[in-house]
Amino acid sequence: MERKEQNTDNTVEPHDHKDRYLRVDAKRNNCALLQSALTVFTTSGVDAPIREIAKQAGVGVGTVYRHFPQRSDLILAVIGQEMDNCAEAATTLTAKHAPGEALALWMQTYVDFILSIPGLAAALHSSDPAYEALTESFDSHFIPILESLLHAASNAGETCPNISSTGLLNAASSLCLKITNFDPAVARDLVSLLIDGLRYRSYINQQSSK
Amino acid sequence: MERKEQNTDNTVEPHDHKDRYLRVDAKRNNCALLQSALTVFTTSGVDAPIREIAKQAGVGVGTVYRHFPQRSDLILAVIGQEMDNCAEAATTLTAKHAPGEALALWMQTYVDFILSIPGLAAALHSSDPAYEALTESFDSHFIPILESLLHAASNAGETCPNISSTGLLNAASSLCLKITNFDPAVARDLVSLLIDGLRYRSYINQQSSK
Amino acid sequence: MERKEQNTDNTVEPHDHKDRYLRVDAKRNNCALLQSALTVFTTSGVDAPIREIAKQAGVGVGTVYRHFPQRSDLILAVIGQEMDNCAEAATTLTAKHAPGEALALWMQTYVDFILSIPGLAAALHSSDPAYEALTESFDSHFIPILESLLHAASNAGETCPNISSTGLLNAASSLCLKITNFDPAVARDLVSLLIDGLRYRSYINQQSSK
Amino acid sequence: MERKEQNTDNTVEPHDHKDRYLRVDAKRNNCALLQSALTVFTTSGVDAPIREIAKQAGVGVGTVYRHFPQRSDLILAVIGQEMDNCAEAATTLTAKHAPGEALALWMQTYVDFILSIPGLAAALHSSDPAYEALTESFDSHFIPILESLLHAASNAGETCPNISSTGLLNAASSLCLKITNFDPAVARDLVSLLIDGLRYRSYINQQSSK
DNA sequence: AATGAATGAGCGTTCATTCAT
DNA sequence: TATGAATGAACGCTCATTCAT
Repeated sequence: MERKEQNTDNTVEPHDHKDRYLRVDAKRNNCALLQSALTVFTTSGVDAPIREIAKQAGVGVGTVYRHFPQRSDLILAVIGQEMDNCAEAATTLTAKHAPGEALALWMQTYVDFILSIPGLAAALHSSDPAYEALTESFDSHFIPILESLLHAASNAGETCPNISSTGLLNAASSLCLKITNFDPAVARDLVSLLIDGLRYRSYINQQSSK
Repeated sequence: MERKEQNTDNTVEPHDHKDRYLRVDAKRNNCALLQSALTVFTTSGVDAPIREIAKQAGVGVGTVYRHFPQRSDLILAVIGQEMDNCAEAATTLTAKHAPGEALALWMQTYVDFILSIPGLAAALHSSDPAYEALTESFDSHFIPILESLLHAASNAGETCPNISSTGLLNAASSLCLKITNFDPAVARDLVSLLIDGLRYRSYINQQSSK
Repeated sequence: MERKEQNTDNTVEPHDHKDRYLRVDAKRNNCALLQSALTVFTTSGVDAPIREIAKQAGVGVGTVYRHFPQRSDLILAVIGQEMDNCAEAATTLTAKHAPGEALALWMQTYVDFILSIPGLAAALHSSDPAYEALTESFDSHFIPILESLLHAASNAGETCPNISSTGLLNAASSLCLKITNFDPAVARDLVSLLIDGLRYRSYINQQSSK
Repeated sequence: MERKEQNTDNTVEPHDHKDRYLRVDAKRNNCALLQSALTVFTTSGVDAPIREIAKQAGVGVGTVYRHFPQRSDLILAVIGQEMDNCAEAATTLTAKHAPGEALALWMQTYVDFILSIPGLAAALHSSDPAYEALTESFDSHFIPILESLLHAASNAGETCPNISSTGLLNAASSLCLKITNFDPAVARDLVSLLIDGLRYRSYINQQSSK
């Protein structure tokens, strides 16, 4: 109603009144939302009420739903870049290391990624349908990658062949679940232990087939 | 509601009867409650509404709360026997098998136990305070046992020594968490893979120390 | 907490403190709920928020849901007696009047019943699934009755035979829908007009078959 | 968004072009809006979310509100032509048929019109203020017409005189309300039954006045 | 003039927990 | 001691409406 001022005096900050609207571009708001979501996920878990995320971001719940109709959408938006980085790491590691080592290192990369987002592991193991898309996205992204790494290591005789890549991927995130006295180092070690198990089985198979 | 007193012993004063009767009633309630809780836990998981358990048992919710103020109390009461069985299995297995094999077999026993109660794995990894006592009870029961099995296997040179028993125990239950396309056989295999990892490390250590 | 008074002075009202609890029997509460529901239905329509009904009754929403899981249940409870009265009227009217007249009079009875509960007509024509049970209950109660009345009148040659009893019943409640400047007398007259239409068709049929 | 100006007449000053262009744009928007609204009304009923209509038309919700501040305005704009057609039908029918028949046929025309727009009948009987203007418009359009038809038929002795034209008009739309197992044919028949009722009353009156 | 992002009140519903009886 | 009625906070979600751009 009262917005005709057309302030020509540029020394006064123009974003004085209703500063929420002066920088209303969705992108900025979107960023704030992602920041807030990360904060809230960290604080209250990925199953935090949408209201809490909205409040933290200083927006209405409708805004959150507008940008991210499903909870999974919000999570995926928060971690999208990290997912890509993690996926690309497989290529790099394969190029630089022996197949078994590449496999082991990528699993550590994956674990570090999961651990870097508090509550992500829990979301991946939730039975809530709201997380279905998240799980599916993870599966479609990472299972082929792990499958490929497993084949390479197996073909090189460094690990045993008969292992479910789906199972192994889920195992890795399972081991990242926060519990009392949770220690990330232990989670990492347990994942490497799984790979060592594959190596052991390969060794045993070779022994017995002699 | 209107239960006839099948009293054949008329010599005892009636007040006593009532007392005894009430005690029997309470006991029966308690038993029915545990039975019902097991049924409901099996059907709907350990996070089923208290009301559902009370209804199944034919008692009021207040009765459930009276006997088991915390959900953990109820769960522990229901699975107490199985916990004991699982704990005792360690002794039996140790007596019958080589230390490494005993360790591996007990881990499978533990996994089977966890898997037999839907939602138990999730409860053990829940951050809900209602499950705190449950987690603590599991830790105090099973960590010493696993510690002992690990030491024995390690001393026998069958597995490597440096492993967190707490971490390994949690790993086992983590791998039992239900996910899409969950397959108990895969869970069991992954747990055995962890033990194989310990064997591999022991083998590697022996090789390098030669 | 503070409830030991055990007032022996009966001149003072004993339901002083926490009077909600002193007469906590479900029946009474149930009555209050039904009263409140009727009031709210009258004020805000049968599609009023459950919260509003609960507030009017001075109870929590959970209490409403406990007694009446579906909105239809609440409505049916409010009008149950009137439904029965209306159904029984058919018998009385049939005994005292000629078939055509009985039909006409019962339709008026039905209309008066619908009109006596503000918003009821709207509920019967809502597409909201919450009202499905209500509609079904009405159909199963009244369609057989109307069918019977129609047959009798038709057999007596007072009305024409080919008419949908379902359609006619719905027509009666449709005509009771509140609109601007709604006049109950007009609603009643229109329903009687429908019956007169049946009479006209019967007359025409008789003429043409001569 | 970036539309090329197909300007072949370069003699006219460009500013004018822009003006004209904008007007054309606005007009097209308006037309698209009405088309889309009709589509959405037909698909989802006249109570469809404004957003759905805007989306279908490819415009923002603000544009819809600008052109049609009230939902009634939009509905009336969409069905304006049909309303006129329906009104004009009265003239045609009156010219071609006997008064009673013209009345009956126009009622059928009116019913067909109402039935052609899903949800229209419900809107006409809604207590939502958003539909108030719609109801008023219907009343001011059609009541005089029906009044006239009724008078003519009544004067010709084909129907009885004492009937509320407002009531009868509302009755017709009431009978078009969708219900479970709704059958348009039944709705039409019931409306014709009302007219037959008027005929019956006229006949009875004539008999008794002899 | 057109846009559509933002708002936030409001709804139905669940369920852990309390406490008068 | 047992009961279960009552509570009410909390959640996911929708959508009419506003208004800065």
